Amino acid sequence: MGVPKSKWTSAEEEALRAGIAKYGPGKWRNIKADPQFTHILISRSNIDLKDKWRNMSESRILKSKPREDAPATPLLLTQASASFNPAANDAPANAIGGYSKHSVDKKTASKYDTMILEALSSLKDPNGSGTDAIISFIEQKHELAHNFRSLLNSRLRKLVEQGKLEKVQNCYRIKKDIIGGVEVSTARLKE
Amino acid sequence: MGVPKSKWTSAEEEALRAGIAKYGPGKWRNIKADPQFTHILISRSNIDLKDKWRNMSESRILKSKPREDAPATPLLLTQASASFNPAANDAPANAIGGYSKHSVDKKTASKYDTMILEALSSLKDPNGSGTDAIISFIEQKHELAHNFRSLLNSRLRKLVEQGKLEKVQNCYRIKKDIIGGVEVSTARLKE
DNA sequence: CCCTAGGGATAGGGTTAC
DNA sequence: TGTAACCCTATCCCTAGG
Repeated sequence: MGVPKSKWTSAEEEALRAGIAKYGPGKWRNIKADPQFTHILISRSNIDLKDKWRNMSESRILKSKPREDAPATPLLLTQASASFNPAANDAPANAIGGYSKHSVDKKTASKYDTMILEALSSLKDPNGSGTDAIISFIEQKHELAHNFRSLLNSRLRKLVEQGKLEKVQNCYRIKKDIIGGVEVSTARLKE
Repeated sequence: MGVPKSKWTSAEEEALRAGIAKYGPGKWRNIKADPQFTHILISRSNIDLKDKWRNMSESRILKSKPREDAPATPLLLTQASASFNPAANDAPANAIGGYSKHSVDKKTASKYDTMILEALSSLKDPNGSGTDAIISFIEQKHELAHNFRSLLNSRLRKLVEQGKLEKVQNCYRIKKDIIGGVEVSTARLKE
């Protein structure tokens, strides 16, 4: 259409990287509003920032095949992860400071999370469900990878970290919200 | 940020729709608390329910495309907006369908009949709706007399006699015309 | 404090243009 | 054809008002 695509300048990319170093990825609005970057990124929307970061990330990943010369990854982030670590979440195998949703394949992770939540919701065991029960439930509806069990454990651990699940003994259940400032007992019900 | 978006499953959507059919839109807490739906919707907050319903009902219709292509009307919508239509509060769908209610011997009776048909049309429960659901729906728009329940039952009986409604178990639904000489089954759908 | 309505931001799937 | 740039919308977040 009439809108010529405007390519990102290296200054803009730099500002974006710096912004992410400062606020973390996903804080597009903050990055854009920061007086340090707002002038440079003035013509970019927060969505543009998000899209650009996605492209930058994906490109990096896809091209990492022949590239073995090491940590070519986000150079600028190295120092950032020190001051910013909003949840050095995912990807333990992820060499990069903390962000970079790749490496564990975010899509897959998200899909697993959904299946897990669905399983626990359906099983609705007040004491939580063990991995075997969860697997039994999920495999009724989905083809599972051979290494599903370890992937499952990885996701379960993550969900507990995120506060979405809680682990009681070897069972997992959906975390209830905290009520009245007092956390609900995590003791197992007797029944 | 560690929140992996979890897409709504069709089971959840169905539960939400059923809940809205039962309590009306806006009664998110009631829907979530209902033993019939709570398990399915356990991982959704009342706000999630609200947001989801917002998408399901108004998603596309409000979108105006700056495109100068043919208006091309919202074809995708047809089925989505089918259920309840929350916007029907102001400009009600009282002109629903074409069921004529010619016999207007009594003003009040007629008024109730209209409200009942409107409720059933909106609730659209294939199994029909029970008196509680009908009351829940109607009282969102109208002040009800204290003895409304008995008046309602009286009118429902009358409408069944007139062949306008049919009763299946304890639920009422609008009687479909017979098509192709074969009457629609009156058995309850499984659910 | 919990609830709902509504505005708004983000995440990802899709699409377009080059 | 590949991919950077851009679009669409489901989902999620924040806040005001009850």
